[in-house]
Amino acid sequence: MARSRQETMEENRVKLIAAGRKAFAEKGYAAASMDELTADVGLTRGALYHNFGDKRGLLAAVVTEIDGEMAARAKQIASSAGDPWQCMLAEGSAYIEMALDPEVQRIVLLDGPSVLGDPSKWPSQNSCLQATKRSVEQLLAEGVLKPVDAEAAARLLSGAALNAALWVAASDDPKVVLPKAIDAFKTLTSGLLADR
Amino acid sequence: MARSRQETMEENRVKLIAAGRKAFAEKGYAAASMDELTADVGLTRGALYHNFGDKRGLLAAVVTEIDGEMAARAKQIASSAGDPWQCMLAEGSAYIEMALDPEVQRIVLLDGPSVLGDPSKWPSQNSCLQATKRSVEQLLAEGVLKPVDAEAAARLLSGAALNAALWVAASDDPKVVLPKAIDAFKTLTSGLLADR
DNA sequence: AAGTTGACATACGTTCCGTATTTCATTATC
DNA sequence: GATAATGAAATACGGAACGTATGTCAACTT
Repeated sequence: MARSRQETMEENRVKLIAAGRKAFAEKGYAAASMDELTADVGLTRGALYHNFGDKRGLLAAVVTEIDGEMAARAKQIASSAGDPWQCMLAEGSAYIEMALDPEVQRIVLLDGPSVLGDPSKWPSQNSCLQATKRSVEQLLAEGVLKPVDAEAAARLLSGAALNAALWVAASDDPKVVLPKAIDAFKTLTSGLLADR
Repeated sequence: MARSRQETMEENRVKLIAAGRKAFAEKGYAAASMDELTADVGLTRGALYHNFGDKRGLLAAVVTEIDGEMAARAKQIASSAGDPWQCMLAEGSAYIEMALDPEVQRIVLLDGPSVLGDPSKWPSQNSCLQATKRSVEQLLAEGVLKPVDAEAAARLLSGAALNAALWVAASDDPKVVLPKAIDAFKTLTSGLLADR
């Protein structure tokens, strides 16, 4: 059947990243065994170290993938709102809800920063952060917001949202706590609105 | 000289925690060797595992200590401001500045959540979080804030502040970025203020 | 003063990561 | 179309670290 070399390599990369998502999410980065992980997809550590350099490299690839998916989802949600301001609030709420996913929490919010350092230094450039930064910049240009540094504001909003999600997920009754978090987030965010 | 048993044990605990702060801050949790760490203070792993159970136990003790120091410092700073509202802003700014300390960042903000889970579940109960929660409750009682869930608000503020600090520290020029972060934080926080 | 406790040391087994070497299919060359 | 070269992945190896299980000796008890 003559599978080309590039094809199989790409397939292996995909398989390893998928296995990484599963193992890192279920066991956490430190406890995830690269021997098990690679064996699960019919490979050995040789393939892993050839493709990703080391264990961190695989985590970086996994984080980049998840981060991209989150940003895409947020963009989609935001695009369905008319008012640019409502649009931003929806984006923030979306991040809180997405961060309730155990996979996102364990990999992106907990282990990611610990292993890869602060998100602003990630190779993926953290798509989520850049997306909210662009939203802020647009609102600034329209004069909807008080004059603030766009990057600082984006970072604060992102931190607040993702951190709130961790709190919600760790709470005894997420279903009842989530609305409180979203409500408080919207209230807090209104501080950026220019006085009318 | 008859050193009592409790005395030496307490001394050893103190020595191990101090060594833990140093090693965890300098090398990160994962790379910190318990053999080296204990040898540095003239002990062996036996003492460590007897006193703290495992490596995580030592980290928990270290985090509790640092968290306590941060909360105490914040309380002191906040007490020197007159207006309760200014008091809270000062508290938030203080957290941002304290989180610039590499020790705080590496141990409490990066490795802490990864190894011990979300701060709201920490044994120390996260003194910092509780402190800001109390501040919020007080302001709520005085009618200074819009009606919001105190815990949610505290969590959002804490997340925003500490996350901002990570961003500032990772930036190329912290000295010029820090004021932006604090300014944006104050602007954002004003969203909680009741309409006058 | 003898027995007991328990804090700590020591020895050991297991696991896991990263590298160095090897293999062999695929691609390129003649 | 046969042979040489490339490189993706396998395998073998070394080293380090964690946690446990056992031993030991000083400090406390009665």
